[in-house]
Amino acid sequence: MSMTKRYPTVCPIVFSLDIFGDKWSLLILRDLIILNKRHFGDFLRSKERIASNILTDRLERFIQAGLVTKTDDPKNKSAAIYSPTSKALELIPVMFSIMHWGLKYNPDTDMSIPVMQELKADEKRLKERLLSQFSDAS
Amino acid sequence: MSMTKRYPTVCPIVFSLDIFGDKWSLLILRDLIILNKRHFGDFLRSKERIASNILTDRLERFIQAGLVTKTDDPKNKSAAIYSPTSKALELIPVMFSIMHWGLKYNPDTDMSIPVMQELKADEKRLKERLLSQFSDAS
DNA sequence: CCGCATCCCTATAGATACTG
DNA sequence: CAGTATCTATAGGGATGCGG
Repeated sequence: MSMTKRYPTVCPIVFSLDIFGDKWSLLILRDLIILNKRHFGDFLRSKERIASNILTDRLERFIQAGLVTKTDDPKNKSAAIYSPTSKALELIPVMFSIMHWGLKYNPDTDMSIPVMQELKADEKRLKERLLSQFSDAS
Repeated sequence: MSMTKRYPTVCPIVFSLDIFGDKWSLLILRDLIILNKRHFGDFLRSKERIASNILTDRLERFIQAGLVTKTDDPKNKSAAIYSPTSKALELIPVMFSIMHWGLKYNPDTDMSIPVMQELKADEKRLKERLLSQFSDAS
């Protein structure tokens, strides 16, 4: 999508899509929140093979939008840690609803992925598990 | 976004975003499902001012993906009616979750819009009302 | 006039190669 | 590891066309 914003808008859908309504944003949020990735290289190596300049752009946009914080990795001098904020975690229902729809209509969905099993079995429990990963974060 | 598909994918999010993960698709679905629009010109005249070539493209993609059907308007010889299928209606939870998030963070949301009131007051009732609009459709 | 599609052109999303 | 630089494909804005 063109990443140009349509602000200000009275429509909450337009507002939301201007932040994450493109081909890559929700996949980065998936990696951040569901797959618990934290480093630039982790996102780069996702199956979908996001380009590094796009990744840089989206992470910066997320920081500006208050969805992500960037901190130094204490374990690695030259490494940054990208973490989701509560504003990003509140997109879990969006991701879950999209996953439910995709699960239903994508014949290639890999149901052997543990998260898929959890989503079908007990969505609320999965949500709690995901959120608990961040309760100890700053 | 680039509208090139990443099929086949084992991820339900990737699958879904390849269908509606761009700047315009969910807005057209909003118009179809929530605002009950049916004609090409109605979509064109939405506040967001979608270009006619983009609209043509997305409607065709939706038809191919089984989200929309195109029929003749009995009341107007040279007019088509675009209607959502059940596969599209099952995206109501996706739209609602996005609206909830947008409502929370968009200071410019127009809460005087009746649908916004309904969403906050009783989401299930709103969903039932929307679905009832289509129960008499083919 | 209206409804829907197509054309043209430019801005930019994004793939690939390269760098501190 | 975490970006930049370069280049190309294309998304999409605006005008045009065409039948009713």
